[in-house]
This record gives sequence, structure tokens and C-alpha cells, in this order.
Amino acid sequence: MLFQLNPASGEPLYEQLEDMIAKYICLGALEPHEKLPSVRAMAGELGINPNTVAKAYRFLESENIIYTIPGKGVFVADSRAAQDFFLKKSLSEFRRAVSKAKLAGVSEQTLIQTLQESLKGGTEND
Amino acid sequence: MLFQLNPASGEPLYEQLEDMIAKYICLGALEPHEKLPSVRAMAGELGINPNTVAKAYRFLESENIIYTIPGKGVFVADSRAAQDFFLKKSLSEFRRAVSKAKLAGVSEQTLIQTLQESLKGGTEND
DNA sequence: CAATCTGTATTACACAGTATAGTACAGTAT
DNA sequence: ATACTGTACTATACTGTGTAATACAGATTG
Repeated sequence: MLFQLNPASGEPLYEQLEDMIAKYICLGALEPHEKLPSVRAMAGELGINPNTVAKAYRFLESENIIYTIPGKGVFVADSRAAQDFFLKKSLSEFRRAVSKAKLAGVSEQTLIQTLQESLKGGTEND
Repeated sequence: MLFQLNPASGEPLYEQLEDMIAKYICLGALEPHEKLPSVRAMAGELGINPNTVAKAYRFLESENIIYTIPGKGVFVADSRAAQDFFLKKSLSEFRRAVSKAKLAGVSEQTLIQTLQESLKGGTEND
């Protein structure tokens, strides 16, 4: 499994790590009940501080995306939680974007057209 | 003209001020060539530091939304720049949200439905 | 001309969020 | 017993944001 962050992105490292792990679970690259690297091992692999990894793990556990067995480590939970996490997060962000666009005077037609273009175009932004 | 900010929103004050002024221009509450309060007057009205107002003014001028006459003050430019500002900003954010939702596995149908609900529902988030 | 206004610039300080460094602890595996 | 696990805590540092205070050049006004 390959883990990598972008320290220059402006997004906090712990948040990048949270998203990355949840994404890997969604994509099946991390399977349910699979063991994740220990806090220290993951920190070494990413070149960041163990505390930062611990913060991400704590959050993911609070979202039921991973679970902890004391003394053993952290493990991938059912993938549904990770999927729900992105679903909830992305739809919330989507609604916010729609509201802002509405305020800016963008028409429904323009939004739907932009929506379809973005879906076909792929993941590129701007 | 009524200017007011929300210090507890998490959004930087200078950014709130930028958006507010551009919004007022779009809505016609601020008309082209109308004079804006001076840096010090605006700061007094908002209860914030003049430097924060100056930062917002500098940005708005860089976006051609306002213009400066040295020694006289800052004035509202053509409203097209303010409209373009929100259009560009909101559509860019919208595309980003669509891409993220796509990655999260949200269907086009769900997005269009959410889009229409958000448009009818108004400005509320979450 | 003199006083007052304008935006701009600079320096210093304070605060919150983020990240690191180091240490310590209890639970589990071997 | 030793080594590993996540967790917890304190201290330090950096960045972005915001404030405070001061200074300056250009324009207006009396």
C-alpha cells in the first residue's frame, strides 16, 4: 500500500491522511479488517510526526471508518462508513456551491450544463 | 449603506468585506462611481482595524471591482467586474464540488435532484 | 500656505490552528 | 521480560489573521 501526502497543498496533513485512507477503503485498495500501519510506522512512511497520524486515526475511528484493538493496532472497518463519509461530505459541499452560485445569479440551466460537462470532463479543476 | 461582518464565522474579515462589497455592487445597492467610505471610516463602522479594510480594498482594486483616485478615495467601478468575480468564483467552486461528488460515487441523477432541491430551498446550508 | 483628508506602507505584537519533538503510560503479543 | 500498540501530555515553532501605532505622499479644502 502506498501512502503519500502533499505538504504544500495548504490542506492540513491530518485531513489529507483522513481523506486518503477513506478513499483507499472506498476503492477497495484497503479491505475490511485489514490492519493499517501503526501510528509510528505510518508517520515514518509519510515523513510526518506520529501525533499527526494519531489525530487522523482518532478522527477516522470517531467516524466508524476504522476501529482500534488496544495493543494490536487499527483496522479497516466496513467500507460503508467510508463511503457514507464521502457521500455526506461531498453532497454538503455541493449544496453549498449551488447556493453560492444561485446568489451569484447563475441560472439553473448553466448549472446543469456545467454539471454535465464536469462529469464528462473528469476530475480536473478550473 | 449598511456594512456588517460576522467575526465568528471563521471566514477572514477581509474576505467577508470583499464579498460584501462585491455583492452590494451586484445588487445595485452600490452604484458605479459611487464613493466608498474611507479606509478609516469603514473600519470604524465595522469595528475592525483599518489595515484589514485596506487589504480588502487592495484586493478589490486588483480585481477591477473598485478603483482608487489618489488623495480622494476608492470608488465603485463598472458592475460587470463584480458580477464576473462571483460568476467565476462560484462556477469554479461548483465544478470542484461536482468532481468531488463524482469521486465519492454520487450519481448524476442524485446531483441534479440535489441541485434542484437546493435551488428551490434557498440559501440554507446542510 | 496650512490643515485635513485620502490610500499605502511598515513594524510590532497577539492569537488560533497546525505541526513537530519528546516523554510517558497502559494494554497486548511474543 | 521485551517490544509493540494507541493514547496522552507538555513544550516549542511556524503560518495566517487581526490589531495597534506610526509614517508618508498625494489631493482637497479653507
